[in-house]
Amino acid sequence: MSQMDTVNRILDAAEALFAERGFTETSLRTITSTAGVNLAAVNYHFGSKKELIQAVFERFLTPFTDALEAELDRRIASGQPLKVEGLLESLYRVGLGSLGQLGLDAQRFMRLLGLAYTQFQGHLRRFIVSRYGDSYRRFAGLLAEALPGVDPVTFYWRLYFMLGATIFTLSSYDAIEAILREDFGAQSSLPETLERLVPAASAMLKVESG
Amino acid sequence: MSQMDTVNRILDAAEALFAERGFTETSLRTITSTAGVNLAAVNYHFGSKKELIQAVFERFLTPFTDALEAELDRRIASGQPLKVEGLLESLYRVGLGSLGQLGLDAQRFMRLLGLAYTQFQGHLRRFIVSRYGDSYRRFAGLLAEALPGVDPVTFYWRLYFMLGATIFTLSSYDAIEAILREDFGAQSSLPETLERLVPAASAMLKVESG
DNA sequence: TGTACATCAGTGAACGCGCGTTCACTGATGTAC
DNA sequence: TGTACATCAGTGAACGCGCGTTCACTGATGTAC
Repeated sequence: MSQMDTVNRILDAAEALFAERGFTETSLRTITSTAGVNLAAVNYHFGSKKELIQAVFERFLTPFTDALEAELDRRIASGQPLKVEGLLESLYRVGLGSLGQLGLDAQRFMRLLGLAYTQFQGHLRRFIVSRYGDSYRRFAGLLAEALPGVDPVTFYWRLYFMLGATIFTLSSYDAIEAILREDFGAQSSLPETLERLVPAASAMLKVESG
Repeated sequence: MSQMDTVNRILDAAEALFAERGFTETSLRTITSTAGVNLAAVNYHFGSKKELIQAVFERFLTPFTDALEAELDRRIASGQPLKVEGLLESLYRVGLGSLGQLGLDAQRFMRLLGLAYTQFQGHLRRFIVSRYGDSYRRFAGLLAEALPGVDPVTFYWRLYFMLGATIFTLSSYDAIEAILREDFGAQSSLPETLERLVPAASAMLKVESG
């Protein structure tokens, strides 16, 4: 087993287990035994559990933000004015695309993203903001430009409403989908849910207040 | 110190600490030393840490759902047709009202509600669903009736979008409000934010799809 | 009114357990001369 | 080509620590007769 094998096996196991149970609730012993590697290997390769958590996010967020930046460059270069629906579609499509290319599970990642916000890992929030804050602000800026009628403070709150709707729904996707299937016999998929989110979130961002 | 004193001191300390750090990250030693009671008192009065967590939610959710049911009864008795905005306003107003009457912190409670969804406390989710599921379904049913043009599956997804926007925003309220104050010099309050949520969430629920 | 007993809130100390981390060590591979 | 040394991925066992829970006990209050 090469070094990359061990490192990736640890990352794969950690990603799945963190998404399933949370950070504090997942022990290094569970991760290493799931990955089939020695307990000490996490501290050897990553230094600490905190740094392992950050590495799990880095493995996805770096290709994702790179792809998002490239997509935004492409859209701006096309010269056409950016619309709210188009920007949200880009965001979701690039997210699904990056994950697909990496062979990662989209919904699992949304769970992790939700956890990053709601669990109490100050180091993780700091890590994400310092590493990916610029891309986030760029996207938010373009979205604001596409909503000239909405004053900045209102826009800011609605941006969080939208983030909340997205992260919360997608991180509970499995549970929601299961109830829906039981109650309505209706099946759905993650891309389909994102297609529902685009018009709903757009309407929320655009509505005249009052 | 009477028995009720001890029980309430434990609940107060647990509520504040859970909201601040999460359930797993808060030890019984921290709770009992904050409350100024003996370590063994939690197990004596509540049985276990799990039951303490449930008791924290029960203390708020029971008066809240009672008040919500009464408010819905009142609205129905008035004979006027229920509108989306009115229902959301009722929900938020009753929430703030119940908390105020109990002398509890609204935003702290939203954080706890967010945690109940995103942390991995299966027992807590089961407890909440079995105790308060009926009220939730009644409210959702009335909201669906106020949206005759929206098909059931679409409604169901949008209900979660709305829940996500509400819980996510309010549980991060402090952080969002701080950034807003820094960037725009704008102050805001929890009732004000809920007033922003009503039209935004209503627009999301009502929009024509496609 | 007095005595014996029961109840119950609260306590102090200890229990075993699982945790993240450390450390001395192994063995394979690469490098210098 | 051969030898000595360095590097580095990986390992097995142990470390100390904080955790939730338990248990024997105390002391105040209530109840029965």
